[in-house]
Amino acid sequence: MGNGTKKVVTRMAPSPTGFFHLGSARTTLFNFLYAKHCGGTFILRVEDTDRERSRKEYEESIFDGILWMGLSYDECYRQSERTDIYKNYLAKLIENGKAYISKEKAEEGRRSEVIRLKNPRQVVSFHDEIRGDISFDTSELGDFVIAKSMDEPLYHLAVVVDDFESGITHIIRGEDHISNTPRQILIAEAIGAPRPIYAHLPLILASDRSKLSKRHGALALSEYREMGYVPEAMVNFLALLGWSPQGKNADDQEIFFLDDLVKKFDLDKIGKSGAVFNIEKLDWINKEHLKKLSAEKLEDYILKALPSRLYGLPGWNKERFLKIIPILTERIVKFSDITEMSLAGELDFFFKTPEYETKNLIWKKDIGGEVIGEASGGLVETIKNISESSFTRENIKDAIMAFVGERDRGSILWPMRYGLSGLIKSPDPFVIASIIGKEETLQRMETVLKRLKKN
RNA sequence: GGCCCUAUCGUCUAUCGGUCAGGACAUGAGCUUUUCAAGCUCAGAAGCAGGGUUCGACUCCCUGUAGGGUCACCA
Repeated sequence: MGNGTKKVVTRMAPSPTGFFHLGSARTTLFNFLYAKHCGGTFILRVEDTDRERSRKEYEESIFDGILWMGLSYDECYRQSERTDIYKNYLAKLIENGKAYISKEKAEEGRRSEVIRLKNPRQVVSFHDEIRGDISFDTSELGDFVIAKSMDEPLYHLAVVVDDFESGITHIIRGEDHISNTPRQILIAEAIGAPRPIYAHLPLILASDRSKLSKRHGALALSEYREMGYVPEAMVNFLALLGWSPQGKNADDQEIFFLDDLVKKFDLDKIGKSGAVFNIEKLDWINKEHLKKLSAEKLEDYILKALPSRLYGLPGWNKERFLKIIPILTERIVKFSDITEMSLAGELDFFFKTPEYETKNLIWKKDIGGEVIGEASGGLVETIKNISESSFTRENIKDAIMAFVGERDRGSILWPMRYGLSGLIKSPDPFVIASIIGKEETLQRMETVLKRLKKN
């Protein structure tokens, strides 16, 4: 497990200065997966040292996001609650000459006094589990500022102190932190902290291959939730962005649940290059997870996605709702699709008599409507002969197909389907009939008969 | 611009010197068929360029090119 006998401790350290986005979600996931894979500990640390920019609602979005994904942390704390700790380290640093209080030129918005680290100005080399050896010449950094005052530590100092205090063994974070690493190593050495293992993740990219950002329409994790993606899919998708379970004995598995991931996840299978966020793949993964959802969950999701307007329609009832679930599930990729279908009026016919144009009732190959004209009476009779109790999709289909016999199927089935749904595109007539029930099917078919006669 | 990182189908990726370069998404075609959806089958699609090293490079090294990241008294 990479670290000998030492228990693995990872952490996710988001700052509540913006919504919890995909990149943060994935970093959280990876830290969680690695810790759990190794039987270790995962810590959540809220980096809110910038008091002006930190906001409660952003912090909420972090907690919500983690919870939604089904992840959990073993410990959690805020940097804003730990000012004394940083202060102690600062004092020690100054005391032994590793840092000093620096007088600054008075400029607008700047302190006249800050605390700087005394930079030994050497080349710092470190090993990255994903990228190999990396080295930086830190002399360019100069004596950088580590705190605005004794009570106002800056990012790098707080990070290093907390990682040390929490006994973090593995720092797994985005590639955009590579250039922060030498600075943090310098501070770690100054406070006498051991060097953790670093693993810098490839970035999640927008379609133009630049870092995914708000500018590129990057969304908060919560927005995917609102669109009706299920957390299982999101976790699955995010895991596959930069990580691959495949190896020498690849088995081509693409669909994973969290516990599979915990089992299979490891740092050595993380890629180096940035991964473009591809929503089509997310859609597919979501669809796959939809199929694996329990009946209760599915019911709950779909009920929430249906506009309440539908509840008021004459045919609305729980039984009928349960019956349309499989049909809906088959036709959507995410739950907001249901809302859209409903808005487009594609769902109403399940709960009320449809309106439609008589001229569409006749199948294109049934010239003059001769076939359906001849058969319509028998069709209705056939439906009547199916007993109420056996009014299932299969039975209806068998009966009607038997009736159709040598006749042209389309000429019979199209009018039936169109008459039942009022839509050019819809599920097949047998399911519709089974859902709306015998009585209503008959009613709608009578209407079809009438209209055909008039025609 | 300095520093750092990266480079296999359109996208996510497998390959840890010898493969017909594999899989998935997407795409196209076909099957099924009463429409749609779903499903099934098949197809097209890749090693950035140039040098090395080697019997042999996608794989190792160098250079170039391209892309990205980062350069705060933000995190």
